[in-house]
Amino acid sequence: MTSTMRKTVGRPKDEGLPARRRQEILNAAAHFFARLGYPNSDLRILADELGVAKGTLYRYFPSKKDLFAATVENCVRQLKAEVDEAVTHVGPPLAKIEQAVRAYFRFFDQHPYVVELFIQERAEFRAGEKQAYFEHRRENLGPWKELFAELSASGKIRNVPVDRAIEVASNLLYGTMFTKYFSGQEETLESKTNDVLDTLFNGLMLKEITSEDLVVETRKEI
Amino acid sequence: MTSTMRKTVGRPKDEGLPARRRQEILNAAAHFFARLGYPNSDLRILADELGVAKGTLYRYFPSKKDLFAATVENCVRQLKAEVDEAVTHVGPPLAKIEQAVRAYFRFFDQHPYVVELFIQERAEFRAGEKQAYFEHRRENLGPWKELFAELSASGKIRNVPVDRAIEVASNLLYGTMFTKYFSGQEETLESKTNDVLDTLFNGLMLKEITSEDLVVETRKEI
Amino acid sequence: MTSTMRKTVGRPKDEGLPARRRQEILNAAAHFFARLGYPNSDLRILADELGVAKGTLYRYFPSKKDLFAATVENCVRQLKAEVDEAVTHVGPPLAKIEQAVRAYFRFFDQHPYVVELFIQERAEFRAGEKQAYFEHRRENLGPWKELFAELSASGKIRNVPVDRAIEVASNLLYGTMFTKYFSGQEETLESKTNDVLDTLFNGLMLKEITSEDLVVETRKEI
Amino acid sequence: MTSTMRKTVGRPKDEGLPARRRQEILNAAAHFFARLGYPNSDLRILADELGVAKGTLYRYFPSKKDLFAATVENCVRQLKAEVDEAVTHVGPPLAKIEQAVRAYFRFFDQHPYVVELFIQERAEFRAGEKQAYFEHRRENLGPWKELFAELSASGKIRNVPVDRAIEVASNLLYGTMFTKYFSGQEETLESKTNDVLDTLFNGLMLKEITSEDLVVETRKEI
DNA sequence: GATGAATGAGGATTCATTCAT
DNA sequence: AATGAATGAATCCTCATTCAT
Repeated sequence: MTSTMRKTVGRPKDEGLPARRRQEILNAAAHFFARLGYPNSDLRILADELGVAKGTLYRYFPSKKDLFAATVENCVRQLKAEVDEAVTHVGPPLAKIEQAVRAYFRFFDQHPYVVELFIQERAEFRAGEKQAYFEHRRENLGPWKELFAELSASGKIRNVPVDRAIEVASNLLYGTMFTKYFSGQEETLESKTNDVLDTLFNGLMLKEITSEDLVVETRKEI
Repeated sequence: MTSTMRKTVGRPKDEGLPARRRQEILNAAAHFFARLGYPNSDLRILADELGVAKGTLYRYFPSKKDLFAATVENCVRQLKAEVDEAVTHVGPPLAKIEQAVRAYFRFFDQHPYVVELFIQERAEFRAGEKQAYFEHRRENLGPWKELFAELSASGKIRNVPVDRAIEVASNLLYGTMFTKYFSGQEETLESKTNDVLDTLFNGLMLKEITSEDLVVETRKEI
Repeated sequence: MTSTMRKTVGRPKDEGLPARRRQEILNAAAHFFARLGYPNSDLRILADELGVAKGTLYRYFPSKKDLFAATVENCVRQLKAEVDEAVTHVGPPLAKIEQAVRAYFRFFDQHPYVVELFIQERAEFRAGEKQAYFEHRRENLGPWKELFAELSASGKIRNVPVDRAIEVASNLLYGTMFTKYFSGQEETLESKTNDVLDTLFNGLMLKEITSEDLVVETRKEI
Repeated sequence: MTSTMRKTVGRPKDEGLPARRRQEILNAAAHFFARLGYPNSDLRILADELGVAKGTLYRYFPSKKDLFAATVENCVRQLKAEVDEAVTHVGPPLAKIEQAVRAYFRFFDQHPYVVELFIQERAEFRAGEKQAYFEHRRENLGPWKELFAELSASGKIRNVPVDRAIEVASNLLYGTMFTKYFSGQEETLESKTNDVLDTLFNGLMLKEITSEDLVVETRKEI
């Protein structure tokens, strides 16, 4: 067979085309899935909007589910890229934190549909499968751990376990972001940056609250 | 022998039956929807588990969507009841906050499937429709506003706008709760109560951080 | 739940209906699959012809494949019933064979579509899955073995291994039946009964042919 | 420089190439269709296995159906060639028959996938279209008719109509071959040659069976 | 009131075929 | 001539909802 059949003749392959087309699909899919929700998304509509046929989508992604996963993945990569970029040339640790928070919030202000994708991902694929966002969070923990450890060592922050501090901070960001979209608040996330950082760094209290100030019967657990 | 006279003839109607059956359905539906996710929930299965025919569900709820909405509503009511109960007999404001947080966390530790419902609700009914959880949050704002205003007036907390303080606190709780379920953490929410309250009240910093400590180019926005 | 929900109220079940409906579907499906071939059979069409909705078919059979398997199974059962019936009250062994062959051929004359089903079954489900017809053949071997053994013992047939004799006879019947449908012959199978039996019983030769009459170089193998 | 003059200029066309490639495709297609069944055969896979693009297949055959028909046709031609070859130098009529049967069986032992193709052909193209195998059978009837007539004239075989004798013989061969593949028997077809010939020539009975030996009520039909 | 059989719209996926390069 | 990206018709199956009993 091989002797008579040649591989090099015929229409030459456009090497870049598949990658470009793939990216186009991912971009359109992000808005599309966010707009309709995963289960209500008919790929025929997405194909129409892209000006291609349904079959073409299946050339690039083996199934609706795979397309969705790739779409979320793509967004998470963008988020990471923007936060990394914002932090790269910033030296002081606290400023680094501030810039990261600001970039994080700005990303969701500019790409609000991404929140929708996170919700959809969680809603559809809760069992077993990993959530792209939390995968990302885990993978990017390292540098922040170092940063907080440094702050702790230099006496800048109170003596709280580093992991706990990061976790509380992450949850605050995440909760703020999610809440905004769940509850339909109008103001931008970025505008909340200072309040969030202020609470995070300084707390709500004027003077430190200790167990003494709380009710008695729960004291033992604290 | 008018129709109104018949009321007392024959087997007396069990006035409470419909209400009880309704409640049974809601209880089963909560676990059911949480387990399978809204779009994957086949009402035939739910009916089977209830030992009831599918048609019966439609006697109590006009549609799958309505059943789901009522289910979430029901859970939110339970959450409110438990938090209110936990706070009722507590006097000191800070203790009140602590007890509320603890009850809130305990509720989700005991009824983790409710988180799933919130996610499903948001995922399916994002357009236009109100989210039961955030409806509840809005409706229950009043007493907390008073509490925080009181704390502020009595010089207990820093001079932060009351609404902002409540919002940040709410988001932290909400984000903590959500994150736990999204990321599959093992430890109970209740065990995080102290960390959360500590951060909320005292912040992360030893000494107060001001704008001076942050990077320059973002100052104008603060 | 059980206490308030009763199983005995509501529309009473028509016990016989499901079985009747099932049989109706199987009858229609036999002609349908035979007419169009398994892969070209759209269950929507079958449903239309039956005057029911597609979903109804799926109430009775979990998938197209299952419906098809049940259809073939049903036909094989009918074939067996007719052959058994034809043989029941016949005593003499040779007459028994004759009647069986005749009934077998008559069945396919009257239900020619069944051949089509056998072909379709084999064509679609060749790997692994059992063929209903050959399952049937295996299961019904016993009585025929006894019959042939009896004939052999009473010196009625030449000294040929019983299994082989039955196999050759079966193959002749099967080949005759199949060939008729593959090649589109017009005459009935039943009209071939005597030729088939004559050849089977008496062979084609006037005097017995032995190895001596055949070519030399293949002798060793005989 | 007319177009006709160019014939001798430049690289000479490989006249045989298209024919060879066509044959390569047919060979691969035979195994391919037999392996997957006609409807499950994706031409992309066949093209891949051939190391060729899908479009190329369409240069050689106008449609999937045509490719399949040509594939079967090709196999039938090979069968005929082998049987003819086996018989060519054999003189005695009975030996000729034996050799033909042996070659026929050997062919299917060596090319079992061909049986699959016959089944597929019949399963897919039952309406109207001719079956390649039976076309072949019809076309090759002539010489065998002569052979049987000769045997009959020389008193070698019983006084059975020649056409009938051939038909019964063909059906036995065909049924034996098909049955083997349908029922998954392990032993080779060639090993059955003697049993088949023995039954065909000598029948199963020791002494001739006549209508007298069969049941009464069917006598009139015989 | 309850039942559960019936409905049929809806959507994911496949793959023969076309055609620009 | 060969290629392989693109097409879109075709079809299986699910399940919310209805309604006769």
